[in-house]
Amino acid sequence: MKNIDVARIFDEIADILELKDENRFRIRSYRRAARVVRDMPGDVKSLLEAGELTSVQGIGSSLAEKIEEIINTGTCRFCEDLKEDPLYSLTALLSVPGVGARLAVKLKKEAGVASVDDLEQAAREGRIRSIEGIGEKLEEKILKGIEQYRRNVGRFKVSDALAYAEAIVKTLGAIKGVSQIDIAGSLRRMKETIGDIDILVISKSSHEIMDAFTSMGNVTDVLARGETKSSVILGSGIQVDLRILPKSDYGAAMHYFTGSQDHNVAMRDRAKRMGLKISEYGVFDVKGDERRGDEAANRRGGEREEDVFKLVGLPFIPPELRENSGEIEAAEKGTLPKLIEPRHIKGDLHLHTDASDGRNSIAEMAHQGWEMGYKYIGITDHSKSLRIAGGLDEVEFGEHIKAIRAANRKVSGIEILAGIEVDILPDGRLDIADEVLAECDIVIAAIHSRFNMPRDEMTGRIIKGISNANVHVLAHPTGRLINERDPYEVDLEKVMAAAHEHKIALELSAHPDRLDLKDSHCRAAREAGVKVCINTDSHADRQMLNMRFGVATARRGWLEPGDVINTYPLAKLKRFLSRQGR
DNA sequence: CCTCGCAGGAGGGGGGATCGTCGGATCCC
Repeated sequence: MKNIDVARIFDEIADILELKDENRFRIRSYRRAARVVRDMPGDVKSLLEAGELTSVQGIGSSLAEKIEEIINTGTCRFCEDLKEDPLYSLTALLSVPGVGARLAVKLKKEAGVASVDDLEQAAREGRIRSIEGIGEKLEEKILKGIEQYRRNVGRFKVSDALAYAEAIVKTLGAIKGVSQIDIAGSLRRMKETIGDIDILVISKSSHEIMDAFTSMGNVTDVLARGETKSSVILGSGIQVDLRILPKSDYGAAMHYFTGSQDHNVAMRDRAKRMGLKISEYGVFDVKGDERRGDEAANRRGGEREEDVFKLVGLPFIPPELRENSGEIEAAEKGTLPKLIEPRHIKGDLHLHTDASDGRNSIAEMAHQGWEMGYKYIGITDHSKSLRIAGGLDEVEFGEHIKAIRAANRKVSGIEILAGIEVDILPDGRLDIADEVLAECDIVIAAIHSRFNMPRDEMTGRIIKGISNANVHVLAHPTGRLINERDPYEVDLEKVMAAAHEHKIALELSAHPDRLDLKDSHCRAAREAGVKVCINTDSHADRQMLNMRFGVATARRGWLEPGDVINTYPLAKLKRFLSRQGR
């Protein structure tokens, strides 16, 4: 039982309780616990074994007991009992946008609906329209909601969401009367997956903007169109919310709509203790017992986002840190990290060429690196056991390394390092001979086979692989593909300890399908004193632009430039890579 | 259900925007 399983059970409990119209705070407790467990960096199991569950915010004795039961038995009595309730079948309906608990219960009572399929059929046959309180429009909305539900399970990758959002910002930003337009929400925080896109605008010409927004070419549905808020669905299935705000409230709104929810709650808490109230409209004085905090006379600020922080005595907290995972405490103590930025990156050390499965030549990759302002790049093609990717053997690598050296002599302004992405075989050996590896400037070790090994074996395999004195970096350390493939089973803590011992850097693959290490792992690496190397693993020159997603993930993991080896100047990088330096 | 702060019990984040229908449900960070 893993964190995600515990979280799913808690969410399920919350759904059923909601259908039963239970106490809303009880429901919120389960939802909150689900989120906390889902997002926690370590294993909930080890927290349980350490007896520290109840020290987690939002987990008390009752939830801790249930977690223990779930870890030990795979389920919990309370949840199983709830599933006996006739309302249980309705939980699926809650995932249909526009259908909440009230409506779901009504649909069951009045039309015998017990599943999404039932609902669709009943709606098509016009049977729900006759129910009191439901009309033609709601019927249509429900059918649309079902369509959306079917099309769009799971979330969007940050790279996809960002592409849509930036196009919209460009389109709407060009309209006269738009004086400010920004991306907010989880996309601004650069989470690895995005539920929907939030965009905020300052403007006085509401109609024109809403017209432009709702009539964009890729809009397939307009869910809402108001004076200050509109929502649309794009052809890809992603929802975009647009809000128009007065200049005076913009900063407070940016803070509010950037989230995260947990961060906002903690900020409000803090404000409250200081006799203030933070809302999406600004920061207000709360005087005595009167709870009329919104009056203009009580307003303390909110035009700029910085105001919100300043008024509660804090420095600006970068959006990527706003997860209520210690950033407010760090801000208070003045110990916020000085986060890495794209401009700090001096090179990309994991690149493929047409020698194996890449599309471009060595020179073309170098040119792209030069265009991005890099001082160096590393060419690291696949090794022979990855046949499908045209992996090279020892002889071929001998030639390839010569070709890289030759290319390096021809370019100026950028150093091309010769390297290999070498496979770690199932038994932990590397599939290229040590003599060849020793000729390289950089060796990246990677797992590309036998993903289903038991945890202990996989951990041992990786540790043996990176114990080879020729290895500098461990590629995509958990092997996951976002929304596609779970990470393989591995004890990252042990891997980090080994990486620390052998002075190996762990890769943060910036490829938006991977983002591996992920944010919380980066933070753990930093705390373990393990260096990170942010690479794009590009198979074509343009993919090197994915570096931004790696940097964003590193920022979410609290990394500073000094934690990341490819921020080093070339000489320092070479010292890190040289065996003497290690 | 949890947390706080008191030792049993109170209070909990919360209000606005929108839609569709006629007082209310859903959604949002």
